[in-house]
Amino acid sequence: MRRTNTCGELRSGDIGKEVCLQGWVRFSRDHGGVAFIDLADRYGITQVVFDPEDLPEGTDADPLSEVMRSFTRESAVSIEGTVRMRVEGTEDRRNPTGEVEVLITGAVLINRSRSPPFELGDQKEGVLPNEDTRMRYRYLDLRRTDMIHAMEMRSRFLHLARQYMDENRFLEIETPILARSTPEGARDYLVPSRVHPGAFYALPQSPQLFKQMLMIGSMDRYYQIARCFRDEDSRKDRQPEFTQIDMEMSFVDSKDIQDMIEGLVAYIWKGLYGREIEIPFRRIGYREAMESYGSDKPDLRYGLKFISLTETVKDARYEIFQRIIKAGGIVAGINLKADIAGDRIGRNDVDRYINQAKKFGLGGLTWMRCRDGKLDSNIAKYFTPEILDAIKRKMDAEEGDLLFLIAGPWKSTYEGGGALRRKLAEDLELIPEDEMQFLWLVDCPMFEIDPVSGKHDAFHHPFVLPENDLDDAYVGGACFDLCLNGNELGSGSLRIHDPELQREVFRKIGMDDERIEADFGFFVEALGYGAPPHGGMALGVDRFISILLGKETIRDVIAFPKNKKAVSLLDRSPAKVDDKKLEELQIMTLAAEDMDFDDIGNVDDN
RNA sequence: GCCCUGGUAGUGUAGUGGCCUAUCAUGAAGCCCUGUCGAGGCUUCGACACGGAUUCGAAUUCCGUCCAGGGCGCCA
Repeated sequence: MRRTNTCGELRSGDIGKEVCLQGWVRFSRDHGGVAFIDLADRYGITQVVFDPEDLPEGTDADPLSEVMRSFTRESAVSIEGTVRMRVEGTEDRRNPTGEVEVLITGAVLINRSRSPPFELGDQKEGVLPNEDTRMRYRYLDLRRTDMIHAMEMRSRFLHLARQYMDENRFLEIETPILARSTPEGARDYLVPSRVHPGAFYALPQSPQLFKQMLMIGSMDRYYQIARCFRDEDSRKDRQPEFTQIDMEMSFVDSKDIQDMIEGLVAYIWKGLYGREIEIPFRRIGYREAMESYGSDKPDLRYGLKFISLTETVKDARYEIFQRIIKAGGIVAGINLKADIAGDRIGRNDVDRYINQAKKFGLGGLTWMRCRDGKLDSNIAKYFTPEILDAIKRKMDAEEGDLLFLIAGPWKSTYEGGGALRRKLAEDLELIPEDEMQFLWLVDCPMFEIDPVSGKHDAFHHPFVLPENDLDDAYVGGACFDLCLNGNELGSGSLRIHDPELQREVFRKIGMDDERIEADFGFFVEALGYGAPPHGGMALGVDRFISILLGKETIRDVIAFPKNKKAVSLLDRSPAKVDDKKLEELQIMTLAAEDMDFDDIGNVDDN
């Protein structure tokens, strides 16, 4: 028997056709005489019917029903039969194949399935098994239409990306997976060399240096669907290995790159949804993003903007604010308007947020409520009526509005405020789930300077082109992040193409010449051979698709993800290797001899 | 490394000190049933993550461990 159709194809136009379907038994319903099988594959579900009173000539009912009885759920089976209309009134309008059914004339059990560990039908949300169970049996989890849809969307997404990049004369070039470990940044996954005992390759955190050297190598436009590896702790949007659309262009400025990426997003959008998306995306400077939204990847789907009150309250006799402002800190407020929030947050809720303030990294949280045209608060007595009035005007506070005030050092306070803002939006259900708000975060600093030690760190990475003299008090970097709904989708920049400037930036972040030479000598040398001005970007594919599909976690758009502890519950990796292999690599581990490697990824039984 | 939440039959759950020989659904096994579609009916099977403590008595309280998820740190 050869498959003639998929389980999602047959329609009323196929009536009378002899077909062979192969797939998995999703549900079966035996009525004692007539019996049904829902046969499923990636493409859909087709109803197969066994009808003892309507068998084609020459078909023997007994062996056929015998075989069908052996069809356990999720077994792989092959059936032959005739397409016919369903009995009038029994059509299933929810299913595209629901008008027809296949009257079975032959059946083969290809491969019997054990009783599956969880239900595979289209369930309502919330009745999925625990994620660890899904992961242990991911191949079954993948049979769910939801996962099939995610994999299809991911495939189409990547295909569209390739098409667009190809149409824009980018070359798809593969860069090494085995490369040199670099000192800065995330922890590397290391791969020992057998040929050179004691030496290691590293799996790339990104193809950064290679793509820059491709530009030096005149490739002009490069892209790659690149797998990247970072040995850092996972989050719902971070996995040890993840996928990026990595690209780089020569002889361009920031806008050229942003235009290209906007074109890519619009192209993919059109391809996936058949709709145009509004470009260009809004641009927000780093400082404004931090001071308005408390985030360098602000979610623009809701308001709750912070407004600076530092100037307004600087003369108030409120000692805490005084001290903070004198120390160079800020005071800012957020207005929860009466209609959306102010009325819904009572005194107890306010106390709850105050108690949570520490968790957000805030020193504290102050509130004021607009009552009878005046601002009232437990600390109102420390403010003159004039200052209270000024706050009211600045915050545009109207009757019933609730103001939350935060104060402290610029960065930690705005970041804490951002966390508070997110929490408020969630609690008050202000986030429109189906909205997509893209934005470019621009005008970032080149360095992050530790306020205590004065130590410079690269804000993005040390290959970003500085926008002014490195000795200036403030140095900007020619970098830009693409954000979507409060998530960073990717980040790009113009790169340094002058070897001496590159050395200076390395020095600025605390590397001495010896170190520069050892770790990046080859790269700085490469810049010295006529490196073109260039820049590029990397877009996080997993994040992008998970947001498009409204998934809580990127694990839902990755076929075989790892869990929070970087363990694959399916193949139980990482795992111990034979002593012989370690010996060959001349590796000894310091891990305790008695460590039970079998415990890794071992969930209860077995 | 730290903080928070959770762990009850294969799966999803109820259960806040005795009403627990632990609820319900689904599943599995068996039987019945000729138009269902997550079919239906009947019967049976099957669980308190592990260790310790408190108590006359613990699924329930406490401590520790393990596992999972969310977050902080980390992720140039």
